[in-house]
Amino acid sequence: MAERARTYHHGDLRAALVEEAAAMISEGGAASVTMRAIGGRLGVSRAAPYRHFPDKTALLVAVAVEGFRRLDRRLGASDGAAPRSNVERLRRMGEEYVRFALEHPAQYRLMWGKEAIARQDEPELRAAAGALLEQLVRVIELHQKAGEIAPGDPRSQAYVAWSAVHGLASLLIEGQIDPNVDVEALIRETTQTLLDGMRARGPAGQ
Amino acid sequence: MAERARTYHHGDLRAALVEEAAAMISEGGAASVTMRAIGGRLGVSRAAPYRHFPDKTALLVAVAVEGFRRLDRRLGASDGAAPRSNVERLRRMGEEYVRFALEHPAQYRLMWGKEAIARQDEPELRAAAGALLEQLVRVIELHQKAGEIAPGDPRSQAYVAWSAVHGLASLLIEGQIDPNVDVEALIRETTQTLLDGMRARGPAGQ
DNA sequence: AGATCATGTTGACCTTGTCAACATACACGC
DNA sequence: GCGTGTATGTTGACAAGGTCAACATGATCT
Repeated sequence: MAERARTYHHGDLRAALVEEAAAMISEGGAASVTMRAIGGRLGVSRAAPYRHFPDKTALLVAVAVEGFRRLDRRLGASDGAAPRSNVERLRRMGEEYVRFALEHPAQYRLMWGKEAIARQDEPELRAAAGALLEQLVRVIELHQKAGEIAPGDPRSQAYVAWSAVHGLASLLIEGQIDPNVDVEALIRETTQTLLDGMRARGPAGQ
Repeated sequence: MAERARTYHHGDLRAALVEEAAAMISEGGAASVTMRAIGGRLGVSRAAPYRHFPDKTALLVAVAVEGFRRLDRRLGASDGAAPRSNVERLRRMGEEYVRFALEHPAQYRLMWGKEAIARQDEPELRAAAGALLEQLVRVIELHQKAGEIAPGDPRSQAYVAWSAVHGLASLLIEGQIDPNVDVEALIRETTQTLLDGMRARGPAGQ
């Protein structure tokens, strides 16, 4: 009440829109975000958002970008919290990644769905995802130096690792996994298998 | 011309709808499928599909189910074509899985997107995906018996494997991977890492 | 104070999913 | 062969939603 509606021009509608859209996505999925509904919740008209975003897609992209940034920060924090020079950094990152997706399923889905976001290439979105990848590459390089995973192009290894965790997150979010399965155990098994595989040096072993 | 529009009642609109919807999805994504457009392409009215599907979502679900079945058959075929009792069955399945996704990106996306399909649980969809999982479980059991991968619950191992290939397919389809990367090499690296990891027995190695 | 720009609002239009009322062809018993 | 019912299609209408144009208003700067 102190924050918003102070100035008649709402102060910072753009930020409020992104925040509110994210909340609505969490509550009712991306489909529940309509210009009229979000306007109503923020006390503005249906067309007001068009002063800040060229169209609805752009607003959703902004939410997705925000999601990537949050995830990026979270992984960075989890890495910082890890015991120094611990071999477990990659494992922690992977586990945190999946947990983030489970905690924010609708937003995570939005971050990926070309369906909801369509359109060519949103450069901002690409960049936000790229930052995530860079962080992963850096951690992999650290592990390589420590001899904990096999040498090789860290970027393609990063893609492999990303595939594993994104795939698991996706399966979980989309309800493709038997509800009786112990999710935490599955997360651990996945990261463990991944790390074992990355440690190995081809079919002959290290 | 001989097939359709023979009987005035179109003969088999339902099948034609699924087929045409799949084609439209391939061409322009799921968003390009509108009742009016698909009706137009099939020479029927916009409301005709409602005699065969309760709503648009149901039609899309049918397309997704068809996609799962095609993928299922394809993996089965690739497995049958593999040299008997070859250790490479799982690898082949994984590679074929990703290739399928790359060949039919829009349909593969539809098979997963809760976004486009929303709704609770489409049992048919669940079943089709379940069949895929079963096939994977069976192959994993074979490998276990051959001692090529570590013992353990084959189902959770199947989830791990599925995560890896689905994740890679997803990254590729959504354009998240640098276009300069050699895709085939990345596919091989992913399956290789996965197999190495599944062969290993925990951090201590086999 | 007055001009100007940014930000909102309202009215209107178009697309799209969907339903209800109506139409028609095919099947089946006589 | 011929009515009758059911399955299948068609048309008209409506509501929801994205978006634009015209208009309104508050902020900003001189």
